[in-house]
Amino acid sequence: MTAPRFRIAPSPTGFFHVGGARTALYNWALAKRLGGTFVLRIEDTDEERNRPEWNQGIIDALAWIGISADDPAFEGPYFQSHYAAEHVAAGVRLFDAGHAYYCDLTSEQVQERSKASGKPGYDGHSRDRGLEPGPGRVLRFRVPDGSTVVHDAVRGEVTFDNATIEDFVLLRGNGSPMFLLANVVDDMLMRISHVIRAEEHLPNTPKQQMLWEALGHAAPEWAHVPLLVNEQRKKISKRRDKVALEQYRDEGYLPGAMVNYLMTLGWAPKGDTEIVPWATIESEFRLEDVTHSPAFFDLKKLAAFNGEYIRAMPVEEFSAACEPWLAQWRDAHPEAVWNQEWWTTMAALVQTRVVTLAEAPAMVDFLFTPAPELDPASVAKVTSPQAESVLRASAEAFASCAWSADAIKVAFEVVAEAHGLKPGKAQAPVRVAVTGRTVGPPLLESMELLGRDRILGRIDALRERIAVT
RNA sequence: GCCCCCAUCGUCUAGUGGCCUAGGACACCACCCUUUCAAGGUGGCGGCACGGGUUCGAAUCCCGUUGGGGGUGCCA
Repeated sequence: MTAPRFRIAPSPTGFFHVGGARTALYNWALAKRLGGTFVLRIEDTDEERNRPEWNQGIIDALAWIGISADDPAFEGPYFQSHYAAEHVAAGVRLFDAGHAYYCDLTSEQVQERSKASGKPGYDGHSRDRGLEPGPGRVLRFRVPDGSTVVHDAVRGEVTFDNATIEDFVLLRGNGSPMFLLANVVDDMLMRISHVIRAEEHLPNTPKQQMLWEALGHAAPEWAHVPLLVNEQRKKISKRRDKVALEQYRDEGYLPGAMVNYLMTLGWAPKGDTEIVPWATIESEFRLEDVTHSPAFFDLKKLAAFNGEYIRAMPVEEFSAACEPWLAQWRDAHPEAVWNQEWWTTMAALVQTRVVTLAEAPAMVDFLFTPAPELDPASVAKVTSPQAESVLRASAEAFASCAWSADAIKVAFEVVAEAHGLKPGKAQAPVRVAVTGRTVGPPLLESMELLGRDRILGRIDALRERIAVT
């Protein structure tokens, strides 16, 4: 048996769809494990959506999820537009062999005839009219009688009655090839042995299989994997859903988490945990084990996976991984004074509290800005005589205590006891004064870093704010 | 309308005729831990769409119903 050849055939749209990413991953896992080839073919023949600059975006998106163009198993990219002559030639061959015929009806006329007869689709009007090629004439495939059985690796046998399939168009009136033809001819040219794609293509499959056979080849192995859907159970689309892989990347999702999560949609690794390394996925993934029903693309679960992956990182790695987002924050806050050591100290505390890397700056911003941005709701929570009293007592205690997290803790305990509060409660007003919010990373460590003077200044500032309110 | 696919906790799934009193994960709830919030630990809630068969025995096989979804272009 020759090595299998897989492929993905995205069109350049300016972003890479997460559903396409999952399909790519399925193909990639199999190509790698079976010693096969993963072919990238960019279907750039739709003139309305075709920008050369989008091509690099596809390569980059694939690289991000671990499908590297430098890997020996990777082949391409090929561009569908480069094979237009072959597509047309195949159409002509089909015509010469009697598998296709020309028709001079416009699409409007086809519609009218359909409406008049009450039957959907094209009625085969020109099947036996013996028309020669000419301007405005489309080439249609002569769908044979009988039925077409598609052998699908995930769904088993699917039978289509050919009577329900109209004589579809191969070449447009202007002579250009249609998707169905181009797609099949390309797959033949590239010797694709396995076509793994989304379920939406299943209805196309009998047509493509007939094309393969009419062109004198055995059809490839088909596999139609379930769709990714939103909470309304509709397939996720650019219009209503967040589908761009690049967007998740920019929001600080880790590629490992995204890949792992995507692979659990429609499939599951053996055992009781879904969090598994790619090596496990690569060795265990089987098309036969893919689920048949659509899967909800759940952002909550993706976030949970991402949190797991973030926490699994060595802290140095986490710290470094945050850098792009920290740099972005610095650019947006020229007034801030960055202190790399402080960040390094805080990184471990931040790591267990973020779900995406993009959330990191907001966890530590108060350390670097001259004054914390006071969150109104948080300020409201600590606007009370008791809070004011706690702030005053704290300021007094901090003015004289030793300056370390431990000493600050003791000082807090004294203040808390004097007010009949639990230490955590007593911290709240000070936390708002120091960080601007009621929640955040552990306070004592932050206070130690900021130093006595800044802390006292911030407490004063909040006291004034509360008094004015 | 026609064609096709699908149906296990709210969600993602395990399960391929007896091991199922249906397992895990996310979410949710409670408790523990605790300097807020997290993280972590423990426990809980919660499901085989429905109706017929087949079988000694069905979540697993068959048929139907219902309910979802996809496809029906001179788009890809």
